[in-house]
Amino acid sequence: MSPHSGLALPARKVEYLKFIFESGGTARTNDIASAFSVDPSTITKTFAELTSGGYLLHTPYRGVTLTDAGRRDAAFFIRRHRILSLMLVRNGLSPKEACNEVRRFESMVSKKAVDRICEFMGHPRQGVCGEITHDDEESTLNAERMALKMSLEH
Amino acid sequence: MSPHSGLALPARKVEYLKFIFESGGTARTNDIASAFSVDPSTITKTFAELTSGGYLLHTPYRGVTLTDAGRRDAAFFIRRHRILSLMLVRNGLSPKEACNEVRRFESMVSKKAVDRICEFMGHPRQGVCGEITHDDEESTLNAERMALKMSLEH
DNA sequence: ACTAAATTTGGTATAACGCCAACATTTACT
DNA sequence: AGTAAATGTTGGCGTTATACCAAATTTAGT
Repeated sequence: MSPHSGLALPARKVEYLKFIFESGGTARTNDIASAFSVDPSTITKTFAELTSGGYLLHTPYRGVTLTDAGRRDAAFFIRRHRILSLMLVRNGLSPKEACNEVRRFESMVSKKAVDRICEFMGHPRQGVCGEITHDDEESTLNAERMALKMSLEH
Repeated sequence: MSPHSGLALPARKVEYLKFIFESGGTARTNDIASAFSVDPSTITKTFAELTSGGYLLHTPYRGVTLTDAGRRDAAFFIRRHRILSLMLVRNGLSPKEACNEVRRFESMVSKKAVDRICEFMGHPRQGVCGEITHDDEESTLNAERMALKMSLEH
């Protein structure tokens, strides 16, 4: 499994990273534990693993922040989710069905496949559960999210 | 997870059942062990699990046979594989890529989704890695396969 | 009957999850 | 500041899904 195949992380870690990304790049243990209804201790342990994998920085008792690599990968995970959901919608599923279906298997779909599907669909911008971001835009959009979160936390 | 969601079995067991189905409904430990390059003891254990799950009948030291339920499910697994592969081919992937991609995630795709996609694609007959069988035909075709295998083993 | 091949058993291992109880830290309130 | 509540962490344990190895068993061929 090459490091950029898109298959480096198991399903649950992908979900957590997407969530952190969408929360502006930072999160605390309880944010995730309650969002996913799992025990906080599970999240602490997952933070440790994602930190040693280079996806997160963990400051004990304070929370995590995505690293650059983590942000890049999370952006891909979100894009992958949206491309695949859109593909299913274009193949007969309702948006909600598509989203749920994709959540179960997305972690097993390679970047190469996603890129091909994306190209084939004409690099759509509007997905079924949010905008689809294409490479260059990711950093920009995320920077905005970060700035917003910073200002909210002052 | 309802019993007919199509998600009752983990990936590897799905692969094994598909293989047994395509071998005519019966197989011996070594057939599977060598086809998948795993230790025979792993297969023996999996046979036990699939037997207690009602998918197989296992006669120790002699091999397994699909039960009716096992045959029905295996037929669905194969149909699912082909429908999904075809969808990916129709969305930009090569047949080989599609097959390999689908093998990784097919076990997570529900029957309901497959049925919708199948309908949306117009109940295609020709898949990218074999014919796509639709409900009524399954028993017929499989009966033929069984008969063939019987005659070969005389 | 004897041996070789196939199969099974029993033990062990890994990854990916998750829970609980006990302990530690931080925060918020009086 | 002092303490209680909220939050987070540790250590232990459990499950499912896979797989391997070595030893024992069964079957098959001569």
